[in-house]
Amino acid sequence: MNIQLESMEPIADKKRAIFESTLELVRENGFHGTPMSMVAKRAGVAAGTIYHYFKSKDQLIHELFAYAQQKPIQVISEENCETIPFKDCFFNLWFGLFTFYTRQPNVLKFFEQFLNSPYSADRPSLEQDDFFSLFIAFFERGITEGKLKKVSPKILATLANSSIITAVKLAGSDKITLQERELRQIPELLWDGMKQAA
Amino acid sequence: MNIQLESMEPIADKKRAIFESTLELVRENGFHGTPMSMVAKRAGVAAGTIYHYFKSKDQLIHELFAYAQQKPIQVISEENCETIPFKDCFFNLWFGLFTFYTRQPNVLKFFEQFLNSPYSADRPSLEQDDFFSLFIAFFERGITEGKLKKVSPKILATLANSSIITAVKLAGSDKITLQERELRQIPELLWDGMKQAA
DNA sequence: GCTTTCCAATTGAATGTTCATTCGGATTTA
DNA sequence: TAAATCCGAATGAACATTCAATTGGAAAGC
Repeated sequence: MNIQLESMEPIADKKRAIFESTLELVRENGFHGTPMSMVAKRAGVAAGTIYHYFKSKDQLIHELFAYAQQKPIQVISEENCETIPFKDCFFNLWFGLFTFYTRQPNVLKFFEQFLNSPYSADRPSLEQDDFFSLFIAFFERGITEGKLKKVSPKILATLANSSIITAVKLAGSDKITLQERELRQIPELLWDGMKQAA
Repeated sequence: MNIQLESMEPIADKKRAIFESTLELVRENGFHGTPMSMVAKRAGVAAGTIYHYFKSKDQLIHELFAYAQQKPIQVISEENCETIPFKDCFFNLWFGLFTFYTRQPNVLKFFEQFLNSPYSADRPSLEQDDFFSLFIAFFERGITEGKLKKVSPKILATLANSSIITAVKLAGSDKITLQERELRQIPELLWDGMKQAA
């Protein structure tokens, strides 16, 4: 319900180019290390043009966060879960997000940088975050169905999320190799911890 | 064994002041947002003095990371575990680190920023990291004793670590309140997932 | 259909600021 | 007094942001 207007009407080409370039550059060089002039060049746009779309670099970063967040929200929304058993749905969701972040390392890296920077100081609480409220609702279903322990769904959601991020980072690190079998153990371990004992 | 020389001989007062000031300022303002001039002022030192101890800002940040990492290493090392049951030791370790990071939010925030920035690009692999190798050794013990599932200890260590970080962030957020009871559920959930089924 | 008007979109050079780093000299230490 | 520390003003580069000028294309007038 709370979708941005922009996701209704297509984002101007230039604006999208600026978003995507910033995403790439922030991964490569961090927030510092990505001057506006570089964003402009990568986006194939003049420096001044950026300021036509965004009041400041600060605002660009904030809007970029909202823009990027639509992507994983999309992933969760597409896992139409109501019809299949909760446990299967859990694994689908876990691997769905795992695959998404693995394929979109820009997005993950940007999130991580953003969320650990002072930029994110004025963000809404978990419950008001579009992404997390979907996630939380999912775990509420598991509890209601008696499949999960009676643990606050915000805790379950946060743990699940961090296990996904952790797994992506592990698998993506060139310092480490993670076997297919090992990868699967991660959500299984989490499931064993969260499931309602029989 | 691989302790830095500096932890043997006391760090010069000024140097420690610079480290601690940077830690504080990076939490407050991020890497950007903490100019050397500000570090100098907070440390009660002239700008030039910093350059007596560190070749550059870059090097300051890198050395600060090594300096800060000694703190949690200390925490792990002090949990003398060999004598008590593995399960108890697991919870001690979990809460030990939880408490440490909760009391030292500067350190946690700095780690998070550092590890997600390009600074950390040239870091050693998990196995070579002093902190993680202690952690990994701990979980190896649990596997050897048959208390834990036969899952790669580096996975167990990484998951445990991220659950701690996640919990600290959750508990520390002023957007959210986490009851004592809820907090305890987190390591319990993790334990249930990791333990060898009876 | 063909001008004319108008405004959003775009440009990139210019501006002013912020900041890391330097360095010549002062001060402390041994 | 020599060496190690320390100082902080000065330097110069990097950067976010501005703005006067240009373009393109859509509506309005003829």
